[in-house]
Amino acid sequence: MSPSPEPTPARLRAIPSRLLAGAAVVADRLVSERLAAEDAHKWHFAVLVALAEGGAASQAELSRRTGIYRSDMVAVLNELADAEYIRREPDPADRRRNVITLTRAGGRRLERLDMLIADAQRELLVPLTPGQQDELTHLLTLLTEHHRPPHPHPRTRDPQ
Amino acid sequence: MSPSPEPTPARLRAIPSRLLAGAAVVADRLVSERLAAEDAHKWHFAVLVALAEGGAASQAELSRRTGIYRSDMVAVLNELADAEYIRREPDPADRRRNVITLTRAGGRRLERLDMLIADAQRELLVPLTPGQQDELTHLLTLLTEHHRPPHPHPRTRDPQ
DNA sequence: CCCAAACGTTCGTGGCACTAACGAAGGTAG
DNA sequence: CTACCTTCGTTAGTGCCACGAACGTTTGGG
Repeated sequence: MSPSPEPTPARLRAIPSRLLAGAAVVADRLVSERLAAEDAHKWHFAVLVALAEGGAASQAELSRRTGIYRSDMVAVLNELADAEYIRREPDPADRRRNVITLTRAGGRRLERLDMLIADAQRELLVPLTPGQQDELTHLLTLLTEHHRPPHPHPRTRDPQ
Repeated sequence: MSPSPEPTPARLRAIPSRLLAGAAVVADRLVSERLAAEDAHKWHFAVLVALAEGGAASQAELSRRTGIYRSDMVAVLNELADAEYIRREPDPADRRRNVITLTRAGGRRLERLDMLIADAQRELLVPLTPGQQDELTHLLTLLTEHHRPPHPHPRTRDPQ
């Protein structure tokens, strides 16, 4: 006999960092599942958006825009280039760099992935009212903006 | 001159799943840093809470309460037992199981870790007003509760 | 008595954030 | 021009973590 299944203690459930971790896992799974169905990964989407939004750029630039490490960026761009969603050409103005350009096919790919992502967000947020959804993104934005920089110290602290 | 540093595109920043992932990383780092200073990990805390809240239990029970896989639970309990924060004894009533009991030292350890965790939550939530903090945990709870089980066979018994 | 399930345990895998190091190229100061 | 420091793309490797496979032991039900 189970005397009482006694699921997760309330005290654990109430901890924000644990809630965030749990929600992040759920969200990531929803997104990844959908993208996997089209043989895509979230990094691909991030790079395509960064290109569409900010225009052609070097790999290091894209790394900064997306938060993807430049070591990992290589593989992502390889895959995107293999599918011809981007072009990767040496920069004539600075031969250390590659210029990454979004192709027309890449633009269409982005549209498609965008729909999948949006769909995943919708399913993720389904238990919330539209107002709550906005509130959540607002609060999360406040959080992440505040705790931004691993290294580049913001001006929040004056040096005595 | 930098033509325009052009940081993360607004379109990426606005995606809830990305916000959640980012916030979760920040939160996890805040917690882990503090616990590492006392040679602890978040799992240790989770197990200690589960014991304090739900009483002595088998390893599988603890696994369910905390969400830690039972394969990983072994190592966690080894460490907790080595430090004598718990006792691990065979269950005379069911010799497949171990009974895990919180020791007095374990209770004190929990108190200590609890303060560290609470401190981390405070720092995490510092950009939010108390009202916003409650709202955030509320919204996150709604989210995780709704998407709760990968599928831990609830008693919605399926036919065949 | 048999069989299926639960338990504790060991080992292994895949994904992901992150670091280290290196050759090539550019910027700059003397 | 030379010397030095930095940036860039790239390869390889590390450490952590969620998760699965398999096994021997034990239990309970038909």
